[in-house]
Amino acid sequence: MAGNTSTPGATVAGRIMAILGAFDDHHPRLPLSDIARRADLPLPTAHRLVGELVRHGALARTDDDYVIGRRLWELGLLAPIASTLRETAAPFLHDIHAATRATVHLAVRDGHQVLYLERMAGRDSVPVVSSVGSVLPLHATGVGKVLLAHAPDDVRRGVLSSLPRVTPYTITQPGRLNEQLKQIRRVGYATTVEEMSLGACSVATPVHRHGQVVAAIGVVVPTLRRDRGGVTAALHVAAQGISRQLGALPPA
Amino acid sequence: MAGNTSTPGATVAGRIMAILGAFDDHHPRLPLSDIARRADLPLPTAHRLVGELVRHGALARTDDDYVIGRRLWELGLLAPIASTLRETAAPFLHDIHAATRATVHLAVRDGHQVLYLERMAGRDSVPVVSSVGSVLPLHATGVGKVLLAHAPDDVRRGVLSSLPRVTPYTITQPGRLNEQLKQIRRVGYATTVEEMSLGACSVATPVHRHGQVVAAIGVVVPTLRRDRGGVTAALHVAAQGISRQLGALPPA
DNA sequence: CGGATGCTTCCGCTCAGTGGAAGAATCGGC
DNA sequence: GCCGATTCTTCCACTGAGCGGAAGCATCCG
Repeated sequence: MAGNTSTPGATVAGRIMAILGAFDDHHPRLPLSDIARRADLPLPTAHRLVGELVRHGALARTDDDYVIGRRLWELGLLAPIASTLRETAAPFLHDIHAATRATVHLAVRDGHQVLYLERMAGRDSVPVVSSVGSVLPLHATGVGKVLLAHAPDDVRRGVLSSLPRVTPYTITQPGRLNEQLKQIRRVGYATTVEEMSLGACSVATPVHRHGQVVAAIGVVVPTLRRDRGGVTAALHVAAQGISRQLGALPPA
Repeated sequence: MAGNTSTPGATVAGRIMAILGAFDDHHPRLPLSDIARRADLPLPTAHRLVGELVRHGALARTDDDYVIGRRLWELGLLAPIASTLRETAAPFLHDIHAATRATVHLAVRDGHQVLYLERMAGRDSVPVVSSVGSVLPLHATGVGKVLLAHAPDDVRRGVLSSLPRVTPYTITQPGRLNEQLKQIRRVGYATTVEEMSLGACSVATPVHRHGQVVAAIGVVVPTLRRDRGGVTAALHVAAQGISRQLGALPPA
């Protein structure tokens, strides 16, 4: 930046990212004044930078508002967090979905939370709260428990020190969850029973790469009382297939 | 930008977008010197801006290279080009894929080309050249023909004035293709027979929103000689479902 | 029509940004 | 291990891109 600023030290890059950061799930479309307010920038500054971002395709103009532009979508597709795992896993996930008609997830651990990389659902699948790019608690989701079971000790300790209740069935006692995590490591899969969302149960298994658990895949079903073995087997087969292909890729 | 520049008039925003533009499908990971070269920036400038982009999560550092960061992936998910159509269509597309096991596409017209918004393939689906975010010729793909059939006259004229051959079966005569487009508008679906890719045929139908064709969905199959009616019916049902839900959304 | 709201433009000022040069770090061949 | 090549990191005098309050314009709505 150059002179006459109200925020000395702020950079253009920082301002640009603040403008882009004004957009989120709840605010996918924004008028200029809202962008300026949410990015904490004076209106003419926001106006100038937004105009430039539009010219570069990073933002787009609609009738009344601004939205994230196609260029960012294209660039985002290149992010390894999205591309490698998702591309490798997608065909397997599609197969699981085709076989079970259930919602299928691919997720990674993001600090103390689950980050969903992919989600596939048909119209008759159980409604779930996850969406691609969203995060949920590790301890209350199937994929989250898998990732927690295989997380470093300090991460596990941090998560176990605070287990917020989501539904009346959410596990909030550290000892009880820790026993489950041991079981998960032993039997190779995790389950939840309405711990994240009423009416939704899940089964999940780990995905390995070069001997490390790098992701988890899971399905959401209305109940675990039927066909649990079939779902679990399908997940294992898919996880093994994904793991095999990931292992064949050069180290990251 | 400020003094001492080798490119007077260049802005920081433009340089940032040039840096991000250094990445593409063929170069998803790049060392600093390659980024600088591809973005046409001096090394120290690139180094400084890349460092800042990494701090903001727009780029990420791997062992040896830089990659697009998670923040851009998250932002890209918010782009309407990706979110509204894809989210509405995804469950229907999953259903088609589950029923047919074929590769399923969602695409829009992008000027004189097809832009693929979504693609679902199982491991036993016919190999296709498309990928999410990629563009292909309108005249040689099923979804492309649908979009071309419903495109404005000037667009159609522009496309028909140059029909590059992709395979020996690609239609390169404007008159012949135009007859097909009329047929497509009449019967409500399009087909291709190895016009884009040998061994791959496709069926596609339009998706409407508020009376306008805004997208196309299609499947890729090894041959049209079997079950063409079943695939076409499934596509129509899905397209109607998607169109109905799109029509229920507020005007964009 | 008039007030409220949202936006667009202006331009003197200035500090964030610049990049050649130098130095450091890493790599690979011998 | 040495040395040359390659890649990267740092420095800082210089300067022009960026700034934003104020003014003006556009639109909306009662």
